[in-house]
Amino acid sequence: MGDEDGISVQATATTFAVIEALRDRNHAGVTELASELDLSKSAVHNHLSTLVALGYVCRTSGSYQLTHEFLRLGLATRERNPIYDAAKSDLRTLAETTGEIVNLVVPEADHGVYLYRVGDGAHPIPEGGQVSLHASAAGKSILAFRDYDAVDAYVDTHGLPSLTERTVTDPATLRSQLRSIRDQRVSFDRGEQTPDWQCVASPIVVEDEPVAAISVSGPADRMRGKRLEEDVTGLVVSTAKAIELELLDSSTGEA
Amino acid sequence: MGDEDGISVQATATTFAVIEALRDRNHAGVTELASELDLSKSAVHNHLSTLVALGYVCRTSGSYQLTHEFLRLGLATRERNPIYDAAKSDLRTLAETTGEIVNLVVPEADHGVYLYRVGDGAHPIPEGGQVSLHASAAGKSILAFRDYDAVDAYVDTHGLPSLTERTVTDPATLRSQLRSIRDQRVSFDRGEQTPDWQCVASPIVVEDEPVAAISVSGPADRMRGKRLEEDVTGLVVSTAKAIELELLDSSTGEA
DNA sequence: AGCGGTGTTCACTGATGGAGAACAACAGTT
DNA sequence: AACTGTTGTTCTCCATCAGTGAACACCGCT
Repeated sequence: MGDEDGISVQATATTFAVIEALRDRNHAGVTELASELDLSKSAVHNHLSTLVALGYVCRTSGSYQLTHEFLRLGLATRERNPIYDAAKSDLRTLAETTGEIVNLVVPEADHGVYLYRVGDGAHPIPEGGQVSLHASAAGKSILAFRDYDAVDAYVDTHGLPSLTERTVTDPATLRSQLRSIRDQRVSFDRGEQTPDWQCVASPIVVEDEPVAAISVSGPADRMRGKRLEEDVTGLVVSTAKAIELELLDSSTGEA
Repeated sequence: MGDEDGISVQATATTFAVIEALRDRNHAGVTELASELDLSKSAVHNHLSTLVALGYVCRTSGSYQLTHEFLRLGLATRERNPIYDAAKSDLRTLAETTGEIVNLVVPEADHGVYLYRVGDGAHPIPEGGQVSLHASAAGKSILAFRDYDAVDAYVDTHGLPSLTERTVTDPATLRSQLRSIRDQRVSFDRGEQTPDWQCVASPIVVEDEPVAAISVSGPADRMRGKRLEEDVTGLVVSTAKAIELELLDSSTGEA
């Protein structure tokens, strides 16, 4: 039962608190974690030794760290989605041609996830990380292909929190952007999520459902003017279309 | 405290049983999991709703599945290891030149883990999966650079279980193989782990510690004779050496 | 050796996770 | 449109168990 936040198994919540703390600091000791998480040393010790027994944590040189069992879990969540296999090679060539970072974003419970990334250089959000649907090129191109009501519901529950001064915070403006994105199959992000970071994205739609979006992104000074608006844009849209077809082929061809 | 298997937090064990069941069947319902795991529906429900609240599971179309938070955790465990960045690009070119599957294997608590893989086609063990040190080319090349005592300890605790009829099960034979691997910096696997599957591997050693191994692997009919013994072998060894140097540069250069 | 700092163990107990049955919400069938 | 078999959800109650806090063991230091 517990409080009305849905967490009925407290122990599990603590376990994941430990896991996340371990992820954030790569490796840590019992006392360190105990003081960070406001738990007794023995509690932390119990959770850690359980995780060790299960194979999700291991001790190396006197310090605990997450094992690669999480890599196995994580890659499994990626590979169960057919879009991954369909998009992989196209994204690589897109990254080579543009020389920029290329992302594959999929929707998941009212946010987007960076499922796969190609290309060198830093990115404001790590691969596997989440992105809000209203404040990113990829997110908006997914939102654009959802029902009118679904967008309403999204705005109602989440609002349009501004992440930078350029984030779209007005519902009407968002609506009009979404309409044009739906027409053009392209969406842009000029610093709406991260200052000085720009994106071009195009959705992948199967049976009227937006199943993913691909995006090319880079620092503002490299993704400027004609290069952003035309050169890259064309490539992104055509690549998205190509992936869409590949996805259709693989689903019908193998049935 | 519970039995003497080290699991002191039962709830955490059940949670991960649920998680692993979800991974294995991609998505599932409450009753299905309950009967599979021999738990009451309410117990499973509690764990699932907790995981949902924590963001590690989500409901889609009436069925529960793992979210990509696990991808974030998993990729984090990969990226904390400097070998990953150092090896990535060299492995890609190696995969292109050979046309075969290329693996990066790192040691972790008495087994190896496929940390990264490049190349198309099926592989007996998934990326992120584990491999025993005595029955794989990569594993043996890691074992070869461990202390004499460490190898003893390994054999004592694990024995040399045979996975195929060609697995090395005799400690003396293993010793002699390890010696020559240490000299040549190459190890071979001709169906020792999976029937009709062959491998060439070379270790990456830093300060006398084997931190990883790279391997090229493929079905026996493609990795035969001179191609295996000479062409590929040379490339694997030189690539490993290159990665080793790159690793040294990055650690000294950035300090 | 002694000392600060670890990680580990121990017994106790109040909170809590789990069984089981009753309830609700569906989907498919006739 | 009612029915039926199934699934997910809620509920209550009790035994279990996770967590506290202190004592213990184990380092690496100087």
